Amino acid sequence: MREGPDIALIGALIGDPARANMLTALMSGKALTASELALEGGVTAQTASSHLTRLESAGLIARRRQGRHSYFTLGDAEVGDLLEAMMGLAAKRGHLRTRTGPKDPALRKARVCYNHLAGEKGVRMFDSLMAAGYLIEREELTLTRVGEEFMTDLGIDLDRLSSPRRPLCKSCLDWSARRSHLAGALGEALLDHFIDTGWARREVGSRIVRFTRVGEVAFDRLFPVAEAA
Amino acid sequence: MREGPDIALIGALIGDPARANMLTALMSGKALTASELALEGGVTAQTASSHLTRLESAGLIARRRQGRHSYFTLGDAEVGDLLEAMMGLAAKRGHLRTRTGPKDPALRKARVCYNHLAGEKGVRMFDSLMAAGYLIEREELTLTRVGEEFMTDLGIDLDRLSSPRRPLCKSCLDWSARRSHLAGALGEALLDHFIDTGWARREVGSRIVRFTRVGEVAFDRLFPVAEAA
DNA sequence: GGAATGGTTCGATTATGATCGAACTATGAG
DNA sequence: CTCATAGTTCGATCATAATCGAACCATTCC
Repeated sequence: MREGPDIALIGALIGDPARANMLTALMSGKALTASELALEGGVTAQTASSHLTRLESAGLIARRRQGRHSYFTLGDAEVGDLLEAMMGLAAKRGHLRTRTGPKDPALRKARVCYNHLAGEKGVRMFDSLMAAGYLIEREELTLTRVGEEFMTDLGIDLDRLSSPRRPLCKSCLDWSARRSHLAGALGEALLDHFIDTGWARREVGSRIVRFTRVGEVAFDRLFPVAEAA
Repeated sequence: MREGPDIALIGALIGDPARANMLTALMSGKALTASELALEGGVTAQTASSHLTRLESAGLIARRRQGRHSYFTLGDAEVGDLLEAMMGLAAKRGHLRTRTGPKDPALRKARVCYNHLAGEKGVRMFDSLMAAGYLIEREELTLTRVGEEFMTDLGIDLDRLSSPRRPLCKSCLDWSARRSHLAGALGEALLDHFIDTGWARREVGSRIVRFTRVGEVAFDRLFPVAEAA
């Protein structure tokens, strides 16, 4: 093993795509479980476990065991600041887009994040719900009265979703768009809804969500987005 | 090849020991040649060349060809700030490497961070400027009216420093003290001023800034710090 | 008490990329 | 022109560490 300054250790930790995705997911500030992070990182649970152990022992993340779950958060605010700074640099020099495989555009457009919709479509839905006043962000993300009506009209049974353990609404940071999208029981129910109605279907063996022609039109009409005035 | 967010690219670049050593060497602010950097990185010229090309194309360093030499510097001040922040994190969780050589106390006391003053002296100056009301932190760090007077009295030409692209004042996190110090055009000008007036000089081949006896006294008088009441 | 689920450990495989030798280009010196 | 030095390119080698299958622990549910 060669000698290197400490920044190499940190850099190498952040430098692995799986770990970088996990860390990015944690930038939302919410605690995530090991399996959620495995999905975010695009790796299996075993692999994720080893990554998480390494990140923890370097202090980049913190682990809190609760029952049979392990919840992870960023180590402290300074870690978040560092990641933010790196994103800033990366964005500035954004001309190095290599390896844009054919899968990429589809993944960026719509994909599954754990069990809910992520990607451009997910962000669009979130923005639209916020703009319409259906969702508001207080301490937690909550569905307003009119929002409840909207969901019920869609055919979503909110009563069945409510659970003392699992939050109805959660925001989740989108790594490709770096914007929030909707997670939680409602986020899951909505994605299921889109699948059930045939607006979209999941591509087997990948995280891609493919919208049908009519599905996309209906989706975009249902979740309008304010154009520049 | 797997998909990863942009921060993974930057992380991976910094994550290699040879490259990390090169970048650390460049933190002195001096331009170094390819072979000097090869030595700093502990690799042969061929290997260094490939590293340098990659760092350049990511914008982390800049290359200036001159005769048969290639001179390299950090891409810009923001890169220096990022490295500084990573060193801070690394130092905090520094269970692996102390190597507190004889150089360390001097480095901790005063050193160059890209182009401005860091270390205890840098932090002291920053605190003093804040306490005196010369600097205030609003959205951005800004120099107040009285602060402008103070700088002008010191002999610093603020007009010459103002630029639409580069912020006059920026705070930069100090890794040894874990406190902010002053970066930006003004930070650079102040360090230059201390060198010009003979209060301090830079040690060759390192980041250490050494204050002369009289320089230190003058500096401490110019930037008083509130003792505990 | 199972059974199911979330998480971790172990071992073997594999892919990435760091590395250097050797050959090549370009600038400068005598 | 010849030689020396600085830097880069190419190709082959090799080490690191990311990955997953499988087995194993721990907690909760029934």
